[in-house]
Amino acid sequence: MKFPKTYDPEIVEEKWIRRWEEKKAFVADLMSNKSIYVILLPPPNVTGILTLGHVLNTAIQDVLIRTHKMQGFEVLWLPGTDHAGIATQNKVEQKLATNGLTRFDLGREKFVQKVWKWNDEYHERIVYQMKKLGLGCDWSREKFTMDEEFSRAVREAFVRLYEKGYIYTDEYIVNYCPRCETVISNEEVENKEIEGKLYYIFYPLEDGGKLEVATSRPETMLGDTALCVHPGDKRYKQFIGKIAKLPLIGRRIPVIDDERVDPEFGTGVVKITPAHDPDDFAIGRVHNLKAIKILDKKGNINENGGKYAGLDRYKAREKILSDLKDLGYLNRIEDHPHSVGHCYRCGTVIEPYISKQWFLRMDEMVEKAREVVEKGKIGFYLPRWKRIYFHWLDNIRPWVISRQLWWGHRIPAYYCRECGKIIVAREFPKECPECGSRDIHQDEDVLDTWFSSWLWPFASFGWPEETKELEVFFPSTILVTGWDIIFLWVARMIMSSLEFMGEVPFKEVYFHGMIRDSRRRPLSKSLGNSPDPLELIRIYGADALRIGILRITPEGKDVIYTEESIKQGRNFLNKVWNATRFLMMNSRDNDRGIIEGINLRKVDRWIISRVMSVIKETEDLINSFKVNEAARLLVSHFWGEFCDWFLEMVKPRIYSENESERRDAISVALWAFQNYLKLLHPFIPFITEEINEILPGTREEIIKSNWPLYDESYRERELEEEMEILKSFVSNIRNIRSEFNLQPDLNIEVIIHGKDRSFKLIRDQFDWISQLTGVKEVKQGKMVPHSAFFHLEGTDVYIPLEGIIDLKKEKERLSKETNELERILQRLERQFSNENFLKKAPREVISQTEKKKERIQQKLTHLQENLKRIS
RNA sequence: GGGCGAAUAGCUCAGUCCGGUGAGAGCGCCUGCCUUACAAGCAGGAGGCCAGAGGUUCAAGUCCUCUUUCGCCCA
Repeated sequence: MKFPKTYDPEIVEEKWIRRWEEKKAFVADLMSNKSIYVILLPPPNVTGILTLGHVLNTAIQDVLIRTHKMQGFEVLWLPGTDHAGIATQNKVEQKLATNGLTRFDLGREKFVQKVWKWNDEYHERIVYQMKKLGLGCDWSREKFTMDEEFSRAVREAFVRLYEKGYIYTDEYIVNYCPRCETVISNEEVENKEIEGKLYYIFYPLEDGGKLEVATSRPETMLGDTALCVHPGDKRYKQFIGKIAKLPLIGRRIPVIDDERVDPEFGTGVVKITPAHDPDDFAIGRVHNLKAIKILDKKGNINENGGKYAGLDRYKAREKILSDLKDLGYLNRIEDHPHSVGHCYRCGTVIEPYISKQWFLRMDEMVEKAREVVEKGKIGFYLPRWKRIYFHWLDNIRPWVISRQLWWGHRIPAYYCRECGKIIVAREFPKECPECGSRDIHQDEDVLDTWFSSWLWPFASFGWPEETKELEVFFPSTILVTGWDIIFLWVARMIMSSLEFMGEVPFKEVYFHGMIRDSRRRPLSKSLGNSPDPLELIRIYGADALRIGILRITPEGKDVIYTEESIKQGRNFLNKVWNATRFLMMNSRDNDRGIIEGINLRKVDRWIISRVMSVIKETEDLINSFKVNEAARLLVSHFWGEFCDWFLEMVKPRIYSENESERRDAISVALWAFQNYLKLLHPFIPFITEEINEILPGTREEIIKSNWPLYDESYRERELEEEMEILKSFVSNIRNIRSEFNLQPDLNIEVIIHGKDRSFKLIRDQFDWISQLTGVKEVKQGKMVPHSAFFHLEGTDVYIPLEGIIDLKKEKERLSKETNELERILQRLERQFSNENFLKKAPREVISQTEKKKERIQQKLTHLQENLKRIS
């Protein structure tokens, strides 16, 4: 068999993607009597591409899925994609635009057909990308938010909520994206601080005089229908009730008063544009002001804008300002940084806009959604997300659910052309129930994409049908997602599940952080700082990408990404690969990783005890969602203990002529290694499967095997401590070798003065100690002149180096340590001179501290004696 | 304006929930090694008044208060 020095993931990954699929490794059994563990994949945008954010999100879920599968659960990880109304429609429109076409040139039906085609193509691509990551999804159950059964669920939900009176139409100020040409919900608006200006404009009064108004959006003055001051503002009291003349337009508008005006802002006089500002809208309603719309669908000034009609909103602003200036209305301009809403899909500045839309009132749903989290029926991890969730619920406003798009679930509202009756129904009505007319047409708008995504937890299992899937797999066990969609998606799923299923959608939500670049900017295509995961997979392998990302992911906090992390992941894989090479080169076909019936040596018992400890710790960490720590723990144990120490310790035995010695050593090594493979498998599934197959002894795929069994009886804590001392002994000698530049092949001897026990211990383990230190002999004896020295747990150790050792250097080396020890000792003495410490501290702490003091004192004394010897 | 979070080695972060270990890791840096698993590696080393001030406590990187700086969410 070919065994290259570096691991090459490409062929291996292809092979295992196929194998898992052939073996139906992740197809959930509806009839299973095992405990159920279900995760619903947050469905990515069907025409999107996989981002590093998806890698993080799915890698975490895959760890949970694979771990639980190995631990004996019947797992289901349900994958799917989201039709992403605006984003998808935008893409297809962009494509049309390259041929100079718009969707209106094609018409609704043809356009939607085109989107479906586009959709199929990109669906394949995103699924391919997910498969490349090695995700253990049940692809046989894959769902799409535009599937026919989903569509039925959406209509069902809409009708039920309408009948309950939750859904209604209203004319209201909404957030309008002039580029996407649709309204969007509050949650889809991103507020960004911008360097704006505040323009001070004079509004002349009809009977002489003028008022100065401050505004950040002067173009909206075209739609002004009043000026407004605070009723308590003495400066302006006399103007209330007067009529002002709108500059440029000449419209007569009243000066009114309202408590909502902030007298501190600008001049204390504000202009009221009810059609284009939410606050003005509210004031306008109370004072019966006319709302004059001045923008068209594309964000250009409309016919109400007089000579400015047809201008884009920013051009209009410029023109209006220059006209105001020319006519002497513009007094001054101030810098005015303020926050402005942007469309989360395209980044365009949002226009507050009065229009008639479908809304969903959520007040009643909020109460229940709050309660289940308060009572812990749904756990949030980290818990601090609860407060953010509650805060949103407390300030919730009706949800605008209609969208002026063609791609999406069309609103199941129908209008009778005869009598104007509105019919909300599950299916297209044959005739008007009011007048019997057949001249009926459906509402042109579609529903917000999130109005289908929020049904994901149960619509995916066939709701409103009462399916077996629903019975078995709902509610799911845990939801893993980024905190950016806590309102858009998580909160709404909770509401919908409580509303339609009467139950929570999942028992736990794990919020992970967002990935950012080294300058803390979010990864985005427009910044060009978003690496392509497929490219990273090609260079480093999927396993490297996964563990690289997982290892740097703190729980719930943002992740700083650099390619270095992936490189480190790759390096780790290479380490695993080379450990395999080593074991393969030194094992025979009939060697097995079995430790029963073997004459276990101390180092064997040590690694077995350590592996047990790692099993336990890994389980605990994964169960508490500390997937990142679990990854770090496994890497550091595998590399730092198994490879760096254990394999080095057993090399003398593995190379031994004595067959039983060799076989015992390799058996323990194989046993430990196989356990590490299983523990690592959820993090790096491909390489672990491949190695598992290569190792001697055929066995089933790791994913079908059982999770390592923690056995407390193998834990030997005292022995672990003893081994730490021996490791420290080795390190001390290596340090001296390095400090005095001893040639690697220079054999040395050590003289030990101290407890018999230490001497015996070292003698007993001398085969590997000698191998690791180059010490050829260890003797008991007294102080030796011209030697390097160290002190370890009550034992003096001398390394005679006459003619080699530089005494000055040795003095420095020892002084450095004595200084450090003196510092610690001083601190301890201070502690003991405080009588309250002895009085109040727990006995355990006191005795521990006493022991520590003795230990340090003893070591210091011995070091000082040796310093004297040199001087 | 309301809220959330962060500040520890040159960089990225653990450790803080639940106070008591001689403050850790990776990268970077320095030294020595192509030692027959691995230079994507091995061995050794340097580097930190734990943001500042006050408080609680026998004891504070860890708990409390304030300040400063930075990041984010909501209005």
